[in-house]
Amino acid sequence: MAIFNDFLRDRRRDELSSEDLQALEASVHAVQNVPARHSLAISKQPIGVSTYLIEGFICRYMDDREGVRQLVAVHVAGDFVDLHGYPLKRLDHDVATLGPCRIALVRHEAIDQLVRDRPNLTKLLWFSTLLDAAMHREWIFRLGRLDAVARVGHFFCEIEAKLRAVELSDGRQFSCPLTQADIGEACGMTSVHINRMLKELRERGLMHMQRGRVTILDLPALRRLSEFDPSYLFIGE
Amino acid sequence: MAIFNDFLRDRRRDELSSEDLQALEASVHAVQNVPARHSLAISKQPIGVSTYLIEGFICRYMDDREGVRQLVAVHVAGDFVDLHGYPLKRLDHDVATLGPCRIALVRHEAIDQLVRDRPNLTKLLWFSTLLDAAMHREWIFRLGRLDAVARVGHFFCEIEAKLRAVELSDGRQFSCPLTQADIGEACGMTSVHINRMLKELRERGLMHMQRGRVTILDLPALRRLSEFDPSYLFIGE
DNA sequence: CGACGGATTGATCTGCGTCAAATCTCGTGG
DNA sequence: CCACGAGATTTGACGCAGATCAATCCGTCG
Repeated sequence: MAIFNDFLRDRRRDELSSEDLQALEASVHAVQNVPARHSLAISKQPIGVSTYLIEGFICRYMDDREGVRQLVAVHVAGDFVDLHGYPLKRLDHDVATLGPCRIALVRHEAIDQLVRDRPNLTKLLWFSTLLDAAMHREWIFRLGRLDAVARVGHFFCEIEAKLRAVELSDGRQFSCPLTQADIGEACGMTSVHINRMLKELRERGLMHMQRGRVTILDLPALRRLSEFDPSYLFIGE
Repeated sequence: MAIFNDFLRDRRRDELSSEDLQALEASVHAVQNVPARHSLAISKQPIGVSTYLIEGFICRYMDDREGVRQLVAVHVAGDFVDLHGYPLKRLDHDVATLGPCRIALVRHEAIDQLVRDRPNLTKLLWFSTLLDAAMHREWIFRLGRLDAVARVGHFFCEIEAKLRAVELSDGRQFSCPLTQADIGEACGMTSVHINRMLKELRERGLMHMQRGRVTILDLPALRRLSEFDPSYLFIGE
């Protein structure tokens, strides 16, 4: 089947034995295509399946009182989007597609089986949920300590690094279906100000974005500006 | 020994069998007292032990380029502070005490044993690391979507709810060794502005804080102001 | 008593939000 | 093939929340 080709790719994938991988593949109970801007899971409902993202972009978010979104995560191919829903039993946030996606669904009873039989795989699944937590921490840092330009730069540095790990970025170009409003929801800013910051990054010769395509012109400089250190992504370990 | 008396208290503690609890207690290899403002773990170093907090307050934080701290978590009694270091093998942030603490240390080899033998306990340990991730998400929301008063209010609502779960708050009063500068580092604000917002909360009759003692005067109103919904803490489930 | 870290308050500055309008892009149907 | 409309992007003018700078006050401890 080869659904999990990108899972933990360029991270600890070598620790995944072929038996573990087979067991993981066998636990998939459905594969689906989902259109863009489509809700996948709603906060507080008990859930019994988790979603693995084969292709596309998915976000997780929370709404404030007025219904304004705050994204808390953006996922790309190879991410087990809401595996944390397995130990938690329900989610504390909503999940939705950004662009069109291809996803695999895994029932929690199947994961129970894996946890019972495969301590090594269990540790890797656990690891993958903690990668998300590490990204959350970096988002806290981004929102708490960086100014507007650096926030936007940092956001794209993260996306680029994640995409590169699954060979969807060559370090210069990648496609990314987010609107400026989406980026604003991720960075805690208005879309108007995102627009100005993108202009600034463009004029400084660091990066530009048009029609769902991002071009990074000077990655080292962009990372420096954004205080971006990719070690929290555990890539290449 | 009864070291883990507060672990997952008022959460899923009933799912912890007495054998699991015994195995957990047996895996502790040292108990220590640590003074206030003391560093416990440093970013990027490989680690082989995790820290369980028996008593006191601990924070996790990251520094920006100029060395200004951003807290990413505050821990209280009953928290397994850096259990996530077990699957990750190293930390992406620093850990330090806020006030004086009593901690228990658990070697990762001991946890390996637990993961191999005790799937149910493993799932609960996993769960506890994901509680931290849920709190991270709430911090992202706080920084991204709330204004200054609500940020401070939300922060204290969280601390209060966590302390109440281990009976260190009665819903009205609790002690909390954080300075206004610490709170600023948690909320992404300056200590000056924290001071003004505490004044505002005091004048509105919602809460006040003096010499390490917090008094909540109107919890429902404070929660309303701060858009605080404790369900992400999974208390009482 | 003096010193020092933390709390408090005032004055001023600025980064980003808000509001509003213009332009661009692309899908849809006549 | 063009007209239309919805959504996304871009730009300008203006206001304000929170930062910054700086001075004073307070409580604790040697």
